[in-house]
Amino acid sequence: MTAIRGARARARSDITAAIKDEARRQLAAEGAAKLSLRAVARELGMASSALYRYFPSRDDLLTALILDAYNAIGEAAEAADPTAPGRPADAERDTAVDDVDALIGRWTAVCAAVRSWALAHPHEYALIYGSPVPGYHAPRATAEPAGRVALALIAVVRDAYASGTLQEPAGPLSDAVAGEARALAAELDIELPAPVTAVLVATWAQLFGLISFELFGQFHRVIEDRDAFFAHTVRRLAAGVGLAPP
Amino acid sequence: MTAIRGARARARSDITAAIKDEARRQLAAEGAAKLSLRAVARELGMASSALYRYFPSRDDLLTALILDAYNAIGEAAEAADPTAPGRPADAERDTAVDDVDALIGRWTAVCAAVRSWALAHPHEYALIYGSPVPGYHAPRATAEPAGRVALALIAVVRDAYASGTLQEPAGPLSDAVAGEARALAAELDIELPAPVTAVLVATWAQLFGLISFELFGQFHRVIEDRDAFFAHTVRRLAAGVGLAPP
DNA sequence: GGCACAGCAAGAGCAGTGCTCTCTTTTTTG
DNA sequence: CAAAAAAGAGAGCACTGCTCTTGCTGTGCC
Repeated sequence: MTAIRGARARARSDITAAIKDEARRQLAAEGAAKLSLRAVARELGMASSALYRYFPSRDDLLTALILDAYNAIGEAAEAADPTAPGRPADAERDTAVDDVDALIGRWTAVCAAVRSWALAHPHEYALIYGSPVPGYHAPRATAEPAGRVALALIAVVRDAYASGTLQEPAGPLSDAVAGEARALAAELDIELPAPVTAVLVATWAQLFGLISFELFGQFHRVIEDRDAFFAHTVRRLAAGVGLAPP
Repeated sequence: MTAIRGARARARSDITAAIKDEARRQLAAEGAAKLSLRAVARELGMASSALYRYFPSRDDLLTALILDAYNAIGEAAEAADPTAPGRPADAERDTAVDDVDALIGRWTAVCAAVRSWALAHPHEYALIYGSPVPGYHAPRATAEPAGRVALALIAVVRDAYASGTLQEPAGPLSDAVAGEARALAAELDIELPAPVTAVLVATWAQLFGLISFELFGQFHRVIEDRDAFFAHTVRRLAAGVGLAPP
């Protein structure tokens, strides 16, 4: 796989990476709409036509950047919670991290990490959580990386539920929503009561609503101390999903 | 003002409106990135250079469309709640609409109207609540139209508070957030306790997070019955701001 | 009423874009 | 070593936003 498959293959992946790096640089500087294949090629000292050997179209380049962005923000979320899925559950876990404070700590850590990544990479964030690029439909391959942040949030709630510290949300739940929640839980292979799943999905969307509003300027002249406001709201969201008493 | 200020002025506003209409049509068909001044001019049967007499640049056309979109979605929100600000408070209001059910009804009506408008005008929605167009900074004039939806939501909560049916949210509130909330309430000239204001701002952002996720495809293969899910979540949001017991 | 002038339309043109085609060079493979 | 595959380079097409110059026309002033 990663063996030296000849200088050509090595050069190809190197150049592919260089193109993406330069594209990301332009993205950060000017935004997705101003990303120009010709400018990337110019900066890399190659003919613009040569670039089409690596990415058949501008949209394909954008797709690659979108995938990378999903993975980057997902990785940031996972790194913020050492007990996230994919890590082996070690023996000390049950005794050490399952009390309410620790669970809330994990929750806020994941949320804060997502926001930090977004603030550090606003244009890449806009690429994946802003308006979809016109005429572009996300290929199937983006589905899994796109779910990583959600899974990191789910992991915290799942652990809380497993340890019995989760306060199930009250309130009515229509049959339609309950069905949706059950189907989703089955597909993701998680064991959570339907009301919790429903609230979790809503909270997931709301978290990004918060971040998007901050990043896209809707909080301009409305909220100044965004750090404090975000921390406060994330804590309320945690209470909403049942990680703490309201 | 609206008098016949000569055929010239009349023609000017007519043509300006025609340009915006055609631009909106292209926006709906292809999205903001593919909006082309030349194509608009072509469709209107005029030279592309002539269009610059009406809008000095493509960004200026977009700004006009953004303003219109803010006003349209704001109007939709206000129309959904006959007691929204700007309408004279009539005598029957206090006796008729201040019980819990009526308040929740007003709340869900406003939220549903906003979502409906968004679903009906996805590209215009993306223009105002999606990624900001690169290199474009919203002029001061957008601030007021942008706030109309928020004001419609505030009106419901304000009335609930005034009639004493509002359940103030519990939970700690940091000094920073309390200060922000008080400053905002003062600027908007509304009388609400700081915790309520803070929750209201967060809920406002969360509502658009929900709509954006639905519209931008994040709920693809996650939530199918979006109507039911939205209704359920909006009800929870209402409870969150204190319009109903949780 | 005639007239200067501001507002308007049109065309040519510039610099830039995504993308395709052909032609040459380089590297891998049989 | 020769054939084949891959990669680079350049020209070219159709398109974009935008500017400049050249005429035309409706409007208010004398």
